[in-house]
Amino acid sequence: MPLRRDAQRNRERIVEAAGEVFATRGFAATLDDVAHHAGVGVGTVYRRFPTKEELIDAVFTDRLEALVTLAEEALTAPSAWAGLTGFLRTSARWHAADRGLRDAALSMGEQHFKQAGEQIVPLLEQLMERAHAEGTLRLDAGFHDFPIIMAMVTEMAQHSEGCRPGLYERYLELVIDGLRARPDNGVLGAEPTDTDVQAVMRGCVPPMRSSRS
Amino acid sequence: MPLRRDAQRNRERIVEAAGEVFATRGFAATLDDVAHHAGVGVGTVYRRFPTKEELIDAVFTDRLEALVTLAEEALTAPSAWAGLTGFLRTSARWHAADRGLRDAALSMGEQHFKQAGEQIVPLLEQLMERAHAEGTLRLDAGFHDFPIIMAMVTEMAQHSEGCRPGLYERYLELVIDGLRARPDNGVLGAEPTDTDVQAVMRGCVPPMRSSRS
DNA sequence: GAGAAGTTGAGGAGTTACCTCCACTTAGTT
DNA sequence: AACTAAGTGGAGGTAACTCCTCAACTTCTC
Repeated sequence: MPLRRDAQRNRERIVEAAGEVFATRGFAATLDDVAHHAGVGVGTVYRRFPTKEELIDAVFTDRLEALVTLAEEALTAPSAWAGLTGFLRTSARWHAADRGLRDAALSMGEQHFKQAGEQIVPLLEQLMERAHAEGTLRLDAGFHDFPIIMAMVTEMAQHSEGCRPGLYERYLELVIDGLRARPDNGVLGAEPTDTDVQAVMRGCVPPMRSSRS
Repeated sequence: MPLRRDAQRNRERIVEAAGEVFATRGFAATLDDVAHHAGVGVGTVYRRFPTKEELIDAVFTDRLEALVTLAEEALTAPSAWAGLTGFLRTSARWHAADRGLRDAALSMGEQHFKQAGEQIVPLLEQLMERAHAEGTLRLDAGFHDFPIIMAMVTEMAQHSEGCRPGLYERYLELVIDGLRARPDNGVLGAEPTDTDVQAVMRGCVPPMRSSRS
């Protein structure tokens, strides 16, 4: 049976409010926060979204797909380097403006966002591989560095957007210049493994207090 | 009146335990934690160190001075670049191994650690200036970027040391390569101001729950 | 207008941290 | 050995958060 009309309207309000609240507080925001911001009672939120995960899914599934689309578009850029750095810049901008999106992206290894994760991985691999072939990306930087670099730069962004929006770009550019292949670069140590990356990503997202059992 | 002998011994135990507990949990560690780890009652800790700040001072004043000494030594390196990067590498290593030291360093703008802060600032300014003069450090990277880069890299270290010690070095090297002066580097935006840096640093340290009034 | 569907928000329950207090123990003195 | 001032321990009070429920109430829909 479909939702009653007023209930449907409330549901939409909740999702919209959740987007805004998560954007500023990330996954650490509480459902009570969302309810207040949406102008509904907490009970309503819990009735519609029994767990925070379900609400997060409703809010971020689309936004993660946009990230996948962005990666697809990056593959059509005039050069692999332009595609790679463009993707870094745009996704960093999105993450800086929406902490919830950042948390969602860092959760792409987890169950609920597995789909987007599995879609984006081969795209990024291609992006890096082409840049290697092109000779613009240093050979000792690999696909696995991607999420960690993003996590690092956008973490900084979380702390600086409040006082000086866009400051993070400075450090992103620094890292991008460090990624360029050059004869006299230092040598990077061992690349992180898949497991390492997962662990680091997980560590960057606020721990979800599990539902009451 | 001097402390009774047993009290003195306990005090030392507490400071030592605090060093270990802060090293793993940072300033977020509680005095209860420290007491347990030291094998004394919480009351003893509160009697000797009424506020967490006092305990932190007792533990980290020396270690921050070591950081100042490190900066002094960096000025005697064979080249400004070697001094600068050496200081970055060593202090990052220290911060990665001791989260409390990281928190202390990021608090150097605050009241209690002002002294170390005021000592280290001119040293770092010199270090950067010489590297600029030497032509090795890109001119659009300045002294104010230093704490932010450190915060960024060591934040990452906090999340990776547990699963893959030393992984952070990879990203530090990336940033260092990005700092090198090169004709074809991108252009960095406006340098952060003193206030920005202070705000970012403050944001990177766990909020101290204020003492009961 | 009947009844199903939906809403509300105060408040119980759990968690974590801070810090005090006082009965008890111990070091040092006479 | 007895005394006393100094020191200790840790249970438990206070407070701040968050999670989530439920019973009285409101609103839709037919």
